[in-house]
Amino acid sequence: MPELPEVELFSRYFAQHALGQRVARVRVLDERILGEVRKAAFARALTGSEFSGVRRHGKHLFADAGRTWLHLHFGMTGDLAYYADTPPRFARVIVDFDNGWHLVYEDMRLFGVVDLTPDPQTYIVDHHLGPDPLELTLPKFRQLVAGRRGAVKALLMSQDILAGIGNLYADEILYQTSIDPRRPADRLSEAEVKAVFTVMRRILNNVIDRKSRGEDYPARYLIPRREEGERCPRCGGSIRRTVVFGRTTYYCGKHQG
DNA sequence: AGTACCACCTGACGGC
DNA sequence: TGCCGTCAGGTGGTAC
Repeated sequence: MPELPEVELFSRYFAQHALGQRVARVRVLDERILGEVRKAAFARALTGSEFSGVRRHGKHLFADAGRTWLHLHFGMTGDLAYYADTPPRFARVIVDFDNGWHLVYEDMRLFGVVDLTPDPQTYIVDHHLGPDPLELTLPKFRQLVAGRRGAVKALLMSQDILAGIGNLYADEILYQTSIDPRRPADRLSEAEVKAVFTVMRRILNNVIDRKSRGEDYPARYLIPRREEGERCPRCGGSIRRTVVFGRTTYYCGKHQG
């Protein structure tokens, strides 16, 4: 489930392996992964170009290819791999570089998107993406929350309000701030809004740091305990399961009341 | 404004 | 053994 932290790692991975290399050839193995662009136009636009920079906004990754930008979204099972010999099982698009190596976009469930866009800002505006949580200030976050009568979990997950948080991290943020996911956003106290802002950014940065070092989630996180009846590592309560905003939601029945 | 529900897709898993 | 239903999750569209 690639959310903001995972896409940030993809972005670093892309930069590490692809920047400065010339694209010799592009192979689209499954056209269903393409967005607006057609196969031939996609290959034509990238062949011969060189990726000069990478940008991430929320769960979206953009790579500067000169005349156009490559746009990647990872859906639920999307991934990148840089390899020399054997492509992964669910390879959908393969970029062959001059040096003989390959960068592959793989996606078992095909919920992701590979596309071209004039530039990141155009895409962000056209698709009504909200601000990235890591480029946000507390006053701006307060403005986003003000007047929102829906569930706080729905707000965190709505990409047009805030871009980058998905189901898992929304639950994690509310778990760590002891807030019931069904609470209306505009009924949170000022202190709670501040806590959500602070904890949200701490979790995202912490997970990016840990995963970039190959470490797991901390033992006190909810994420490794997404199962009904699990013990809450914070208070010993029982982990419950429900549906909020159409998504399976886990929370501690004791300290998130 | 906010939410419910479906579709997209495929592998894992439990039940029989 | 193997079939079937269900679930997982991001997004986008439609209906209310």
